[in-house]
Amino acid sequence: MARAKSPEKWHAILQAAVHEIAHAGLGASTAKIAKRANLAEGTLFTYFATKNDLLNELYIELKSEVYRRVNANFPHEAELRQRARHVWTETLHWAIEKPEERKVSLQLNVSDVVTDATRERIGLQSGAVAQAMSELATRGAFKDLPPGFASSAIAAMQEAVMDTVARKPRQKAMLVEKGFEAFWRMAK
Amino acid sequence: MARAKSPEKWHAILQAAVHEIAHAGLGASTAKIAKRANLAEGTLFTYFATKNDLLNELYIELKSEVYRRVNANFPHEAELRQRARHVWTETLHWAIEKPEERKVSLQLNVSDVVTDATRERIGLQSGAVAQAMSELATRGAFKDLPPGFASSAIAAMQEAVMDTVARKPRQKAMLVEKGFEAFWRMAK
Amino acid sequence: MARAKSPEKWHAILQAAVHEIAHAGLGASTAKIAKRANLAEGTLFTYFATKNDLLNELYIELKSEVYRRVNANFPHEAELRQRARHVWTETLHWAIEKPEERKVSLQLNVSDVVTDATRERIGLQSGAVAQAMSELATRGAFKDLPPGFASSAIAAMQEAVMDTVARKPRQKAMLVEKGFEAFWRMAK
Amino acid sequence: MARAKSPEKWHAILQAAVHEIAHAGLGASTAKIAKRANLAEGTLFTYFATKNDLLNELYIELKSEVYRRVNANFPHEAELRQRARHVWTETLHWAIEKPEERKVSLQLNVSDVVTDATRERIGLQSGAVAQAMSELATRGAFKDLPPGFASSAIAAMQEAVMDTVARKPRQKAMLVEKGFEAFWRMAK
DNA sequence: GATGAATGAGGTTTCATTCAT
DNA sequence: TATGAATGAAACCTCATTCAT
Repeated sequence: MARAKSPEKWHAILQAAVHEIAHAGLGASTAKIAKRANLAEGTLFTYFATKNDLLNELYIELKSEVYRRVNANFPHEAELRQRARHVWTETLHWAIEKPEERKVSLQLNVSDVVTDATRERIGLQSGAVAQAMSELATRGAFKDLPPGFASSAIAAMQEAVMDTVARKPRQKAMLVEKGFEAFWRMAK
Repeated sequence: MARAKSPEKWHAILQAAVHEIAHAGLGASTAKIAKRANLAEGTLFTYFATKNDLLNELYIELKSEVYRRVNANFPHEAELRQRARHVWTETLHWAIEKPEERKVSLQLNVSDVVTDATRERIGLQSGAVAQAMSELATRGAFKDLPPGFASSAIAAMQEAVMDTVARKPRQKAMLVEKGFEAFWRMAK
Repeated sequence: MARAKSPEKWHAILQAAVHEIAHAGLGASTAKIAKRANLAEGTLFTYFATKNDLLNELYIELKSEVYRRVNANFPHEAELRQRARHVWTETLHWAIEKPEERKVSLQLNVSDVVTDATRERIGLQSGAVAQAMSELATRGAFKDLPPGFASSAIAAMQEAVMDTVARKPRQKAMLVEKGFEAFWRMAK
Repeated sequence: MARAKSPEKWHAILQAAVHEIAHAGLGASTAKIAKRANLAEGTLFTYFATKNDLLNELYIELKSEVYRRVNANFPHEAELRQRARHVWTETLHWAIEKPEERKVSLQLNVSDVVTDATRERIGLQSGAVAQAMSELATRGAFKDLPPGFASSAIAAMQEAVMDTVARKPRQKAMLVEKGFEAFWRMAK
């Protein structure tokens, strides 16, 4: 089975899943997902053996999307501040432009459906981001904390920005900007 | 009166709900919750009219628990840094000591089951915390950002600490301590 | 138990049952009936051992109400046409004035909850009506048909009138009048 | 297509519903209906989205059955008496041959589950019957009464006959015959 | 490969009735 | 006697998954 014939249908299912889950939670039914993807109920299962598989692949896809975006135009040669800024900006723009995707990503993240294997597969894609994060981890306040904390911290502060953007969408650009300045104080 | 609606059972249901939801997600069945609370399936509904009501009351209860803890021994007269530190420490200790509660609180927060009315009721309990947060909002990096951002930021940074504690439970005390130092750089 | 202390409560229950059943069908819950009667759920069962008992007693009560009304001012000495007319008019007025009662009476009648014992007890109250009906049975078109048919026929024709009154409430008086004329053609 | 939704199963469900409702009232459970139709509980809902839908379609089906029977061999060219007699006889034979169907039809009729939309759909099928009824409405005792009364009256008198047939099944043929004679006195 | 009917376990909620208070 | 919390069976309906077509 695995990845059957049509990649369009495969994507259509994931896209439909995003929409349904954003509106109905992880309990969204495979039937509705299939219907929104213009497929028959059963067809979904020729692309994903179980709902859990679908959910895991969806999580990977969402994370990959972000990594693809961050990795494109990544300023590999720039100094750390600029690289961190790039990660910050691209990730936030993705989240702001695709609120459903972000919401689903969050729900999957706190749920137990995402397996360790899935998390590992995602880790592999981190590429240049991981490199920047590990440099960050040696600086400023982060050097007193375990490796990994810097990475959690940047994600966390992005959450704070997104929460605020949700309440003040007009100030989006400023929030992304000043948010980074706040974050950078920890790394300086 | 026939038999007073027992507060113990009310608590037993919420406690059972925490356990079940922590392990099975928000889809945890009312039947299992009731059973774990040593009650008949139907009895649950004499305490909470619907599952949604139960979930909302649970969210309020979890948040109240944190606020109660923070408000106890709150150093009202101390300077801001110390008050922020109190909020930080007490909240984190709660989350670390009660990982199931924390997990459920997160899941409820991301889901759509929590109504605006519920969020309002919770807001009312913020008390001295809200005061400290609004002072924070005028300082350091936060003064360039909208009110509310400081509050989101402290919560977000706590998340980062909790994530790290989950991976390195032994270093708990240090992580709470150094984590605050990192956070405080933004407010200084 | 049978007829416990307060006759007012006994009546309140039946009245409440009429209202609830008229709106929700025979599936109306004993809890709602009790509440509408301003009683606790359990109290209902000190007046009626089971829901079925309540329903049967209700049916008897509704039928008795009609008989009481018909028997009051019954023109015992008048000739048959006038006595039949009395039955016709009084029954119809009851049904028109108390549409909920009528509706419930109908529902109980087609359902299986009314026992034979109940139907017998009702038969005993027919009094002067039964006498008139059996006289009717020997006349006109009815004399070629079994005894009992005249009685069914008058009830049936009343149904026809009520249906029509429901659609043209303004013409109530005329419908009762002309309806009887139509019926009487069969008996003449 | 995967598997066509089988008309046999559709009918089997309605048939099973008739049986269950005749014996247990409108409260008859969908589970028992499905089981009697030799289907899994869930399958019923691929044919009828809700129990209410099932009930409404059942009502339509029962009424259609009668209309189909009446319309077959309808003596369109005959004079009114004969056409009325045809309606009378065919309807009564249906009711006598299918007592369960008749009982269910009655229960549905008195209940509130039948929607206006359903009643409209049924009205469309009345065909030649409606024509005969409206002719009837201009004659004898009926001409003093609103249109619609004649129709209610014939239905009502049929009820009277059915009641009597239920008590004296042996005299069925005679009751149908003489019953019509009684009815016709009103129309003459 | 694609379809959607079929399945039956399981979900939430209702309800008549019991019984401790 | 009156109360209403407690009960658990049963109600309606949903759903992931299978499989005949």
